[in-house]
Amino acid sequence: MTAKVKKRDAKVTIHTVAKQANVSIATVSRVLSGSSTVRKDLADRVIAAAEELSYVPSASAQNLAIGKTLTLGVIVPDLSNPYFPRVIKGIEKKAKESDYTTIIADSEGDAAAELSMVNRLSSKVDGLILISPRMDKVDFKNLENSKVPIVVLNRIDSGVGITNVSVDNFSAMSELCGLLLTLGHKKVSFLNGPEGSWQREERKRAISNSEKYGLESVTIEAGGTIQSGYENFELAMESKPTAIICFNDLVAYGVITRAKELGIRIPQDLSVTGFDDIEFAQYSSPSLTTIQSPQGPLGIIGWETLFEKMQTGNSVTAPTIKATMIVRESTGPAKSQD
Amino acid sequence: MTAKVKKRDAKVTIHTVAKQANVSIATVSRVLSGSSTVRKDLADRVIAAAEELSYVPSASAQNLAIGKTLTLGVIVPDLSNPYFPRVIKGIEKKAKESDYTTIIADSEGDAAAELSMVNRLSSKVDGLILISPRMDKVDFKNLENSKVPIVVLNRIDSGVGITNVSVDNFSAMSELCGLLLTLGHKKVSFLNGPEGSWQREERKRAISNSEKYGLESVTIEAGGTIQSGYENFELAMESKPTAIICFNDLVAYGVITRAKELGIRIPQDLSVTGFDDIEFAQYSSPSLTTIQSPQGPLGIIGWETLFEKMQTGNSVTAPTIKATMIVRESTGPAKSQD
DNA sequence: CTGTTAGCGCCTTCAA
DNA sequence: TTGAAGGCGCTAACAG
Repeated sequence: MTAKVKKRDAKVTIHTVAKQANVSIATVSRVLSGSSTVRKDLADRVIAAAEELSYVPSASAQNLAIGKTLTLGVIVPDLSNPYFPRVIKGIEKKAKESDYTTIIADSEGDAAAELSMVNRLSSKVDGLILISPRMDKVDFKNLENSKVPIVVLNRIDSGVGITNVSVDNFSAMSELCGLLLTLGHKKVSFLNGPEGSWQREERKRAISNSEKYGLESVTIEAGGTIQSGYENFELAMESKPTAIICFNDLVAYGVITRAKELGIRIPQDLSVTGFDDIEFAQYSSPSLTTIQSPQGPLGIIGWETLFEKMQTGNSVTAPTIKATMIVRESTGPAKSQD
Repeated sequence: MTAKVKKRDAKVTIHTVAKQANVSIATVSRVLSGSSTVRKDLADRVIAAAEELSYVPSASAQNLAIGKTLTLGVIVPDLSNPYFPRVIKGIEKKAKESDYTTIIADSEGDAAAELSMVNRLSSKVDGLILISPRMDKVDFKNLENSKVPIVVLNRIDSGVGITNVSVDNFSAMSELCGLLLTLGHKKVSFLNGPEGSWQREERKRAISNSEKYGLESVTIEAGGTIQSGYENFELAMESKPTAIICFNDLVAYGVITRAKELGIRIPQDLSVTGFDDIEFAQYSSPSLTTIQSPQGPLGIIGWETLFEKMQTGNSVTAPTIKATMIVRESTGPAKSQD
């Protein structure tokens, strides 16, 4: 009621509250953490005092005492690509349930930055999730010696024993190639993604593998952004493909935009495919044939795997996540050779 | 050299390092933090020992000792809207320069969640940035009593003294209305954004204010997503407007998609405008007339303002940020009444 | 059920 | 320069 408004409210600690409530600091701790039962009236006094003083326990002190930070770190290559925020949302949603808070660091696709972020974060978190890390294999393997538990999303290197959760890019891309073959496409261009990305290798591998079924392909180094699709479109058309397979939806979006500008009709003149199934994919015109790569679930499973590892030390590698092909309007029968 | 690989490497603390280097923990601390000069050979021993033990100082302990967390918190309404990641990138980029790390929390636009996140985070951070908070005015005003410095981005409530950095939505939207008037549009529909958003009110205010210049408008409650634009398109068309002003680019994107499906040509039959200028705006077809609302700079200035506040306690409210109209293809002369 | 006390790991005076 | 020692604020035995 008569909440005295202190002018100079220096830091109020557990002692301040204890004094005000006329109990010991242990009792305050117990009440506030609910770790142990406390007589009703004492508890009430503590709560009232804490309220009145608007006491906020110091996380640092708590962390130091319990030996955990209740924080996890996530490192992504690019927060601007809508794919990643979706994964992060999945992570945060689940992590919050265990009172975990999330530090997010954007490496801007820079391998060196990635590494330094791992180091900077390791002291502030109980665990780390790296999404599609771009660092080279040596550094990647070194992560095995990390003090904090690490889980990697969407990267698998042979001989590297880091726990990972990944989407089956190869099968999905193979399926996409199958679709194109069925539609009569024999000659395609592949706009490949950012260097260092595992997914890039997997997708490419699937395309190369489809050669044996009659899919002739030319690979062009592009990147993972709308702009890279837009700018590399004409290069991709040089080999006169009947379809362009894009590294992801953003690239496909750039391709479609440029194609329209040049008066090339999709899918009548050219088929285009994406990957990821970000929200734009279904709303673009034409809507995009792509691979639905589960983003929320990837984040959720990633967190669960990490959490398990933090608790038990066991690293049960989760089964690979399946990605589903979604056929929309951007693909059609191959244009007959004229 | 002979880095003994310890099997059971329990936690290595500053003591472990001190022992191994045969110095006091104070010396270790001094060397590693570079706070004071230490004799070369001692320093070398410390560094070697730390290296060998792959010692990582506990952030919690450091925080507790120095009374800071070197962490800031950011609360956003929706990480999926590309606008926010861009702002965050601006924040992180600058914050990193001062060795600050960023915790990001997604409130999913939920006012209650926002509030609880403020509380959860306040103990773990030195400062907080709220982006476009949706909480009601009472809760918002209460933030004034927060223990940690807070800076709000894109929200101004009269009578609430929270430091804020905002983009001048009103002027920008007014300019957009001016453009439409110039193009002969007299009757427009406005697809308004999510409830609780300050920007929504500002944009609406600008549109209403343009009434005096002859702009007749109908407001429809939509939201801030592609889907909300897509779904509300037909409702927006009921009043037979010659232009639709959309709350943001995402909504505009949904509108354009739906319009195309219905065979309505843009801009010949209908003009459409967005807000924000996310990357898609320039690549969509037609490309989008919109307001370039500086995202990176907003984040940067937001951080600088917060940092200043954390250091000095002063809250110098930064000048409002100007947003620029960008005219592209989605707007054209009003279709003559038939 | 409650209070006392010993750390958690590090920084930082204060003497030496 | 270096080392010893006292906190930082909180949790978790351990007594009572």
